[in-house]
Amino acid sequence: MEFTSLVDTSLDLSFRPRPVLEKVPKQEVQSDFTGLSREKENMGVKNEAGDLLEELNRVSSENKKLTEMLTVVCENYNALRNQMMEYMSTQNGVAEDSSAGSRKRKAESISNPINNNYNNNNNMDVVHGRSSESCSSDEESCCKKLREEHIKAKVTIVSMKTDASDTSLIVKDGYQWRKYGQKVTRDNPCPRAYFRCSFAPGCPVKKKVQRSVEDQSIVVATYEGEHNHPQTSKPESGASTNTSTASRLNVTTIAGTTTSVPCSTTLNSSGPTITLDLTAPKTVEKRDMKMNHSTTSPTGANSIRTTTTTGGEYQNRPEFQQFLIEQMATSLTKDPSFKAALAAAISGKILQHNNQTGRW
DNA sequence: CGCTTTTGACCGGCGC
DNA sequence: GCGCCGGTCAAAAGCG
Repeated sequence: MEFTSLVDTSLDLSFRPRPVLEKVPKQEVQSDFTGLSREKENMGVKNEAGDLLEELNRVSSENKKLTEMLTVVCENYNALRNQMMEYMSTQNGVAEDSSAGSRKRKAESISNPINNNYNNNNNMDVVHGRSSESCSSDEESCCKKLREEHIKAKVTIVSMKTDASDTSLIVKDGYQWRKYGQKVTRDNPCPRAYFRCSFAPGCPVKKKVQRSVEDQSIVVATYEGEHNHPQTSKPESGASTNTSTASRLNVTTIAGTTTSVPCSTTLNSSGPTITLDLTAPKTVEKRDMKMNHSTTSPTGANSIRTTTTTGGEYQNRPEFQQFLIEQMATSLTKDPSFKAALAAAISGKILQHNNQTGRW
């Protein structure tokens, strides 16, 4: 979700009540309408309600406009991002191949057709896995740097709440993964599982899954890289049969009731981090996204399933952008400071309106 | 039989 | 240089 770095989610939106606010005594702003209502005791209740409604409508329409603007900004960013990715892939395609890991073993030269071709074409030393003649040390480090930056920019971290009793590290995200390792790390007694995308042979995406050290019912999955293939339509073993859309937010229904548990999706792109609070069920249930209300994970453990990738395809989907916008709106409206600012803005506008009309 | 998972060994990076 | 640690390999076992 790199585009969030370009989206200013601060409250300094185009709605600018500041000149008005400066005229408003501070205690009125902080009083959250109570002081305001006291001042208006002598006013007719109908006028007050009508004005408030009018103002509310105006703010709503403004909010709608801002939402549309945000959508446009997101779309523009995604278009630019895709262009940049295309450009980078054409520029670094050879470099990426030639800088494949230094620990290439027998299996990789067999299983990875890309590297295999490269080996054939360039007489690469299979034991060392590196074409020492084809790239000078400067170029090599440069290639490596570019590759690392490229990968680094596509790191996605997803955390989700699961049943604490569920010891598996299975994260259902619609892709096909092959586990290739498990390790107990120093800072976390829970083992970390390493997965590789097994849908396409050359897909470079890797996934690390580990339970949170603070709350072991939370599973943290770290995705690295970008899928070079569409999401697999093949259902995962025992999983739901319609798992194929990457942009889906799955809410698993267990025993006929939609469960909603605290769950945050933290998408990190080595820069700004946005945390999507998926706690509020209505923000999920009423969404016009492909959802799966009738499926239960094989273990029955994952009460909410969050699917995300760093692929441009996913980010480009309008439903995802709509989802993101709504999540932003939800997060904003949940924020007390945002509420205070909104209240101040509305009261300021009311004051301004009343000053202009001379009514109070 | 083929695919996936498990698991001990191995490798490279990094800090000291 | 050495040891620690995270990441990966690959043989063996498991599974459908």
